[in-house]
Amino acid sequence: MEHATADNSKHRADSKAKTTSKPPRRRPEARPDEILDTALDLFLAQGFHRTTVEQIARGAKLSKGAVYLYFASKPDILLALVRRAVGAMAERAASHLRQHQGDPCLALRELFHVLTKLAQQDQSFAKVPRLIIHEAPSSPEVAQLYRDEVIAKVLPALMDLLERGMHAGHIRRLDVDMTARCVIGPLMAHLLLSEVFDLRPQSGELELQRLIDTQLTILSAGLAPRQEGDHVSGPH
Amino acid sequence: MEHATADNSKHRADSKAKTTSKPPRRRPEARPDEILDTALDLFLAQGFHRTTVEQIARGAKLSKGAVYLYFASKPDILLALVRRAVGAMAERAASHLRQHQGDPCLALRELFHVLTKLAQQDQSFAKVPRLIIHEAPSSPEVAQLYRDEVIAKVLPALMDLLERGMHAGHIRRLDVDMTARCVIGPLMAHLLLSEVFDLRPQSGELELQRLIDTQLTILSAGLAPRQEGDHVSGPH
Amino acid sequence: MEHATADNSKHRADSKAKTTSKPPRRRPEARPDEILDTALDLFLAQGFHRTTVEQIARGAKLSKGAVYLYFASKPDILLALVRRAVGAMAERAASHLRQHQGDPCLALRELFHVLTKLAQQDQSFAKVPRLIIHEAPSSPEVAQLYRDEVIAKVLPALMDLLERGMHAGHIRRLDVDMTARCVIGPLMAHLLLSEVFDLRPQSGELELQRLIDTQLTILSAGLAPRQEGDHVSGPH
Amino acid sequence: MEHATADNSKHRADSKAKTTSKPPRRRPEARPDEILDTALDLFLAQGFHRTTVEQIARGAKLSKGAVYLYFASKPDILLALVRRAVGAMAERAASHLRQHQGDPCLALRELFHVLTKLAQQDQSFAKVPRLIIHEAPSSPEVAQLYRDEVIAKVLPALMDLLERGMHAGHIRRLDVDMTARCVIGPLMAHLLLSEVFDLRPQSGELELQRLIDTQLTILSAGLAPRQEGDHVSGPH
DNA sequence: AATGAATGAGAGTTCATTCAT
DNA sequence: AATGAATGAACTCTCATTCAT
Repeated sequence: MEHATADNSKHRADSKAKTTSKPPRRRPEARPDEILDTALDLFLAQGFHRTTVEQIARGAKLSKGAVYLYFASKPDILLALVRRAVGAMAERAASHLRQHQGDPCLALRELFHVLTKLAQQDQSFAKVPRLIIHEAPSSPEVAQLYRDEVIAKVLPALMDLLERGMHAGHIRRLDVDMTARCVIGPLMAHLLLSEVFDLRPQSGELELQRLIDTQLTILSAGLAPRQEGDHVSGPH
Repeated sequence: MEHATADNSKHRADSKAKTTSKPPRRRPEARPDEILDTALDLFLAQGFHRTTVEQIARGAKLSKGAVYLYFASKPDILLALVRRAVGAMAERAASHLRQHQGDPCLALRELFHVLTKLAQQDQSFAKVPRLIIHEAPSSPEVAQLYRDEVIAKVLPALMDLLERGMHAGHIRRLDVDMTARCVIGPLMAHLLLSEVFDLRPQSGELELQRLIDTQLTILSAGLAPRQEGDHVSGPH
Repeated sequence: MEHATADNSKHRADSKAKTTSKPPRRRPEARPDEILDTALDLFLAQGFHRTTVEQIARGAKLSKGAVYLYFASKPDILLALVRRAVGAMAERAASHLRQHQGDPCLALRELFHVLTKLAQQDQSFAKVPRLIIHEAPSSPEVAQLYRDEVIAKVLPALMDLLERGMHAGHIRRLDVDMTARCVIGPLMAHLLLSEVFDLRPQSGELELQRLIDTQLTILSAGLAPRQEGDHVSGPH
Repeated sequence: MEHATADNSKHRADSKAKTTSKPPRRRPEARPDEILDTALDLFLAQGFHRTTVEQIARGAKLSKGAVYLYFASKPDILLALVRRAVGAMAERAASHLRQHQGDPCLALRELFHVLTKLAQQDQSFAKVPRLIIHEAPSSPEVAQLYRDEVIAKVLPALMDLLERGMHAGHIRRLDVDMTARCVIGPLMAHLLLSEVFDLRPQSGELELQRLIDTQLTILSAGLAPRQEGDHVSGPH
């Protein structure tokens, strides 16, 4: 069955000009990325365990064995995937947060804006975190990698931003750690849940923007320094 | 039941199709619950795919074959598990939200309080949602079930609460849908992420309480009706 | 081997009466031995590495998966094979040597006689040692097993016999350890080499007898206490 | 293209058949020997099947593909190895035996002495036979080669030596064939078994010498012409 | 002469599921 | 109601071999 298909694929040079006998030899340097791209899509669509190396190979137009020329094992592909997607992005977000001066809410607004843009440009931007949360429970290495590359970089940067904001009086003094989680929590939840549970597909791309706007509105008021009119109780 | 059958009949073969045509095999008695208890523990500890039917049978002190007397397939066990764990809880939360009169923030405070209590009593309370989020991508049935049993019940109730709060002037008027997500987002994110990524284990049980307190504080101010001093821009 | 043959002679369905709908359900207790018998033949014919589990399963009239109900891995089959064949035999040989009184050459004659008889009765008697020597170099566990079960039992018993013979003046005093090896060396070499290298197949069964006779003749004189006429030099 | 396909369909049985019909590929020069040296080391250390062509190529500082410029297949390498190692040695031993005049025991002493020297000089001297005995069962070609190159040369020479010794009255008349095996059996057994089963590693290099001395002592007396005092029975 | 990317045919092993008892 | 022997279809991974360059 398979090699019958393979046989047919021999003739796929038909539309190609016969001037050169070369079948379209793709550059081998591109191979790892092609494998990773395919794997990402498959992992997201079916989950890591349900995806076979054979499928990945087919998607990357390679033989099963060839995949193992580039990655030592199937888990290794997952790891490489996370590593590729996560590092630069976390670095960028963290440095953005660190460099900001002034009201943290403005920094957050800008950050969310940038992230939205990136998400529209690069499909995998939104995919990889979802993959991570799905697979991390059964793959300690993925969890560790994400911990080291993202959480350890972004969370402290965000907490530092908030701390500076509190110190300068831009926002009210609260538990910094927990505040950080309240700030990004809705976005994380949206990222992780919206597609899996198919939450309100009708609004499409706009949805993320609306969520960000609402969250920023709440935060602006919610984090603003107490005013004399406030009579809302804190934790009792 | 009917739509469950419809769902299952999709699943990869017809493992479920028989269930209805099966002779009355004493489905739901003491034995099934023992199987589900064992399965829950194993799924949580190792994930669905890494858990074998053999292990479940051993844990329930049954033979492998006997498990198939009570459940048509392995995915079916997962489904029953989710169904059992999720329904009552969602129902309770939704009715709590619906019955509340007055400031929604107080309702949320009470709801969060109740949930925290439950989480302390029942370990699996916090774990089942994580199991769901982990398995949903590879199991449309689980996603559907969660959608039907939880999201379809709790989210509208929460939105209704907020809508009533806005109408009564307790909270400011915002996009109701997105506000609901901002309200529960941090809790969802915490639930899903904290254990997997081992976020700050040092603070232990208190952590959840601190998160809730911080979130409520932010929401109280963030959702409060605009006062004359406010000059923070909404979405531009 | 023998009872395997008996099993195989079971007319699978052909001559069986159709009176019972039961296919001939073989007793599962016999399964491990059937697998081992088949594996022994295959390992000897093709070597351990060239033999597939599939082949073993086919030979034992089982599915590939069923083999793993009885043995944890392919190497485990090899090990069980050696274990099954080797223990009792070594015990018997050793106790025979230990119980003997008087001239060691007579004990050897009897031992060789018994071994020859056994070899004629049980085909696998001669096969297993060959399997061991073939596979031990790539399987430390097999080597270890053989060391523990055979060498550690038989060699000391043989050395003890010789030592007693020297002490009583039946045989001349020589390096006991090396003498033991000279005594059994030709037999070992024959066992290991004759079939592989197809040495003189024409003489068949008689060959082993002739070798034993010649070796005993040489040993009788070679080990006899020095006589006055001897002028042969020892090691210089 | 066509004949490649044809080749593959056969494989496993005719890898050798091609070797002779191949275009003159510059078989035996410097490179082949480097490959064989590396292969020998690896085969001895890991066995034939556990050694990959990749490893051989790396060891010979060549690409995997280049190995196939010099050898038609992996089994072909083993064959060439045996051929190279075995021929000259057997020739030397045989001619030594043939040229000897007088008491065969003296010839054997000298032969054993020479072999011991060689074994000390060249580590692989003792190892190649072990490789052969290990691989011969799964490789008829290796067995055949060893039969042709060693057994067919050395055994007749040894038998001839013994025959001449019997004729001249130096040793007693016995079954020549079996006597030859009794003479070299202990040495063969030692060669094949001692390292695999790790027999008495404490005595180290001396061990071989002690075995030879003991064996020669036994043979000198055991093969000596009958004296009047002898009353030991031959085969009954 | 030499490379190394690529192949493809299995290998051992696992496991959900079935079925005679 | 319950068993457990048996199956068979996958799965991951390996490696001898080929071929365009």
